[in-house]
Amino acid sequence: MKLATFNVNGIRTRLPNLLHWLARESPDVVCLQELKALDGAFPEAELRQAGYGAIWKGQRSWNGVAILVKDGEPVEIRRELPGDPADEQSRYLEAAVNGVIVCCLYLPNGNPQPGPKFDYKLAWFERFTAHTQGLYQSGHPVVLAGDFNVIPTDADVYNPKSWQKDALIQPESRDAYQRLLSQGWLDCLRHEHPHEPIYTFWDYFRQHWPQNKGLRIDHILLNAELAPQLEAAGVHNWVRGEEHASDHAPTWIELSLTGAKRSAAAAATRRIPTEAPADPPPAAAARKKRAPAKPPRSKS
DNA sequence: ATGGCATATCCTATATGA
Repeated sequence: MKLATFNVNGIRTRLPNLLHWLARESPDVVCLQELKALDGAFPEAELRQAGYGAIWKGQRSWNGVAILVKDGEPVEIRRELPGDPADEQSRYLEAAVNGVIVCCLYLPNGNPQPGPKFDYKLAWFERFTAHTQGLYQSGHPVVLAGDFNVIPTDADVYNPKSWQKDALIQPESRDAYQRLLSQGWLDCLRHEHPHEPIYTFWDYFRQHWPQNKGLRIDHILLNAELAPQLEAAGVHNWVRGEEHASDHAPTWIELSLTGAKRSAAAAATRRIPTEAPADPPPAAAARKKRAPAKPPRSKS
């Protein structure tokens, strides 16, 4: 099962890019952020035509999140992050997909800092971490995927000095991310690529994309139920190079969640949460060798 | 401190993003 997260920066203007990516990479589950559209403007018919069922939570002008499932329908669990009934920003969706709990998030940017927007970012992050504690321990396979608006370490930015005053790199933001990870979550991209620079965002200014001056701010995290199933992770950089591209590229993982594994995952939900899964199916090792996680080369 | 670019809407101007 291939799962991806993609900040589209406006789903209406980006629809051709989104459809092209879906057709070429065929992800099974997709978390989208920054729809920048009201619910009624969500391109439900076009996505269905492309083979994807969807749930979405829009908002005028800003924010907005969605979860897509290829040849299926996400089963909605919640449409808002708990903890603040006064928060009306569309930044969170949670759904069950093939026995996996998929959490799609668009964490606040927080600029300028210091200020009320940065306070909102940190408060949102705290609410999120309070919620994920329960998710982590639920015994269900859980994935957190989205635009976290945090540069976790200096290895995740082309030049830390250029972003020194930015909300994405502040110690408070990084501490919040580390506190989240300390619940046990696996940062898939960094785990699969421990040393090399990986970026998921390149701003529109100063030729940053052609120079590969980017940030790693879109993240996919797994709990202990799902981490053993991680087979590969990466970024579809080619999407950033297309005409009329978003400033983010799709970030993806591949999970060994076949029919047999799905049953194993379902069984895992009935175990005591603190226990490790009994015996990992031997198919995992064999499958790892078989296929490099490259898409079919239909075009260049 | 600002800008560079791109998105949105209350669109010849402004708010937001990262």
